[in-house]
Amino acid sequence: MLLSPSQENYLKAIYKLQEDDGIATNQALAAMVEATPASVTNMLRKLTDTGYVEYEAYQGATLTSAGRNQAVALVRKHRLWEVFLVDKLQYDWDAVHALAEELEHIGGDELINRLDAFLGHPGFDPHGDPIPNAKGVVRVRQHAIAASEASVGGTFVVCGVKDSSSLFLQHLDKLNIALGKAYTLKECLEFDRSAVWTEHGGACTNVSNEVAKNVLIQLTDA
Amino acid sequence: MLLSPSQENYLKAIYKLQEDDGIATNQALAAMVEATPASVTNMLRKLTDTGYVEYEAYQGATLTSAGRNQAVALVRKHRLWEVFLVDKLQYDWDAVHALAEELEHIGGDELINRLDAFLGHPGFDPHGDPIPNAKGVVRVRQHAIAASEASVGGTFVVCGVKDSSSLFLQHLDKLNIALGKAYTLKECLEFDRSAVWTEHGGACTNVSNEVAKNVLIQLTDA
DNA sequence: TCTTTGTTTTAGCTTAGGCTAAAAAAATTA
DNA sequence: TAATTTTTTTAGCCTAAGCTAAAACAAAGA
Repeated sequence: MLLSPSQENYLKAIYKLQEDDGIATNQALAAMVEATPASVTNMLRKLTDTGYVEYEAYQGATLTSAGRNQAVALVRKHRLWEVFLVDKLQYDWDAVHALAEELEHIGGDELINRLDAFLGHPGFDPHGDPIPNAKGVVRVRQHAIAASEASVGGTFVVCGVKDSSSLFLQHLDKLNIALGKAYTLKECLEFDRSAVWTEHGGACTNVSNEVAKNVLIQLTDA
Repeated sequence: MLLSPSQENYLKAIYKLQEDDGIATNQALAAMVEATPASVTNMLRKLTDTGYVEYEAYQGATLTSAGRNQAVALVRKHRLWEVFLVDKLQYDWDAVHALAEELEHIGGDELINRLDAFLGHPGFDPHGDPIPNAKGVVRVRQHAIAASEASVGGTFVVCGVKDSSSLFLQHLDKLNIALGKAYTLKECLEFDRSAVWTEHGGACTNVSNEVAKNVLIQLTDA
């Protein structure tokens, strides 16, 4: 069964909501695909008929295994195109989401597998999110925690973000925080829970709790 | 004014028909966009309202200068993506048209100019067709004639094709004819007007008139 | 000039994917 | 438990882009 771009977006949205919240409610879906709840009900019926979604009125939607496969394939396409845009076309990491959102609906497996090979089979996208392989296997990011969970004196490497909105990413740019950089958590200020990070071999940065909560890190021993 | 993929396809079709035949009739357009003449009439009205097309009932369609700009931009996008697919993703030249047809509707000038730079500002696509530059200027292919026009004893380089259907391109592959190769026209056989080409430093190939008419060449002096 | 043929347009219908407003169901609070 | 609020569904409508069949127009031949 061939899916329209719109249908693909619904599958992706259900997939994300299932991963994050366990359940995909009508309302959350509506927000995610930017449509009204009424339109969502409509589309869920269609996707149920085509066998990608299981859905009972008022009970929320679940992906079938076929639906999940489609969704993972879309995530793979999205993230590979993001790598292409950043690595090859030199886009900034905060400017690629919308374009990847368009590109992910193009072509089939052949195209995306060739792109994957061309990019050297990258494991992560520019925001640190893992790229599912051709078989749909998603590696789980090992030992990643929010930077707000680190303890004073600890050292870590930034490996991802929870919020990949343009606004947040540009803010990280201003703070000079980027994926792969190593820091020591110097101190944590009682008053507003903001923290002071020292970049190894570099300067200090003041990081608000709001920011730290949205930065993913891996603790290191040195 | 933002155009839908469908509208863009109409503009491209009108552009091609104007270039080739001087006039874009309803019927020819219908064949090119794979729709009925009735649907074409419909769409031409809309494109007239948006200012990209000039159209009077029964008189055929013409692009306005805005329409021509759009069409040339689309040709540029299409051909650059073809270069990407062949040069970077190693697709065969007969397999890229359909994908480029999808990719050409993605993104805007920013994306395509970055792609252009990444590819090293190529002048021609994998079929030898010239790529319009960012300002919409299309270089005309210099001194290109159909191979069927060459005279016995003459030498030439293959620089393009008139027919870029998969069928024809695969046939050229079988004959081992490719862009950039140099030949001498050894003889022309009276009976069926087929020709014998000798590749410089290579083998002889028998080329039917039908093929020769669809291969573009540049005459050389050596 | 009249008639025939072919092309283009009109009229009315279809499907996908939206929308709003009202009704129905579920969840929450008193 | 009853009442209220929130969420979901139903019903009916809209737009883009297509379609068919019939009517109108243009071109060509007798």
